[in-house]
Amino acid sequence: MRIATWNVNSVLARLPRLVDWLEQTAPDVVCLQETKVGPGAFPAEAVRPLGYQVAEHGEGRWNGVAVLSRVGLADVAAGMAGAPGFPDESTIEARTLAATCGPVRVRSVYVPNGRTPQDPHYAYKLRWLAALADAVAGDAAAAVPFAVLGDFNVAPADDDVWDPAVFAESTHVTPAERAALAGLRAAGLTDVVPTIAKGPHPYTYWDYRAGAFHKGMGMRIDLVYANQAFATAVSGAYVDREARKGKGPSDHAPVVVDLDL
DNA sequence: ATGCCTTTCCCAGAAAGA
Repeated sequence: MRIATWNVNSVLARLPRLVDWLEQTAPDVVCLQETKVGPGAFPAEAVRPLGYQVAEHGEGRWNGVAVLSRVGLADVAAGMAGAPGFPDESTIEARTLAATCGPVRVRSVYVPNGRTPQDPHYAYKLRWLAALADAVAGDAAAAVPFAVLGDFNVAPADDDVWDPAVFAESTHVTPAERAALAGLRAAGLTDVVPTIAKGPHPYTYWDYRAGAFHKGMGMRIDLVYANQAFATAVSGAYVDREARKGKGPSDHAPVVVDLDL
């Protein structure tokens, strides 16, 4: 069984590339982030001929997550219990969606960026991650293979950014953000670290600007956090950096995980 | 070479991304 996660930075802008990638990679389940389409606007008809059912949770201009599955789609839950709002508690963004796909349960997440450590958005990010740890505790401890996959907007260690000094005053590397990831691990989840075809670090994101991809200026922020049943079934995991090349890519590359269940 | 930012709102430029 093949499961992937990909921040596509607009599913409409990426649709031709997404369809090509699905045909070539043939994942059974795909968690998408930053779909940037409103409720009902996901182009499900474009992936249906490939055998995929779609569960979507979108809001329009920003955010948006989805799960594609060709092995069944059940128990879909948009959002999560205890999710904080931004900028106020009445505004809940479309950042997570869970679904059961055949033998596995997955949760697609698009964690808030945080902007800067001084910004209210950073406090929101930490509250969102704390709510995530609570929301996944049951699935993390369950016997059913389960993983949280997506854009966590946190680099777990200094090796996961191309130059730690550049990020010294930035989000994505602060002790509080990394402690939030430790909270997820404490709930029973394991970081499934992928391999990559080029370079020593399995980065998953490269800024569009300044030729970052070509200079190796990347970050590993798209993560797969798996419970014991999922983690022990992993037979391989890789970053598909080919998907970051060429004309009109997302700024994120997919992470692909193979399971032997 | 893999190549120097992109997407959305909507028609201009701001906001957001990380």
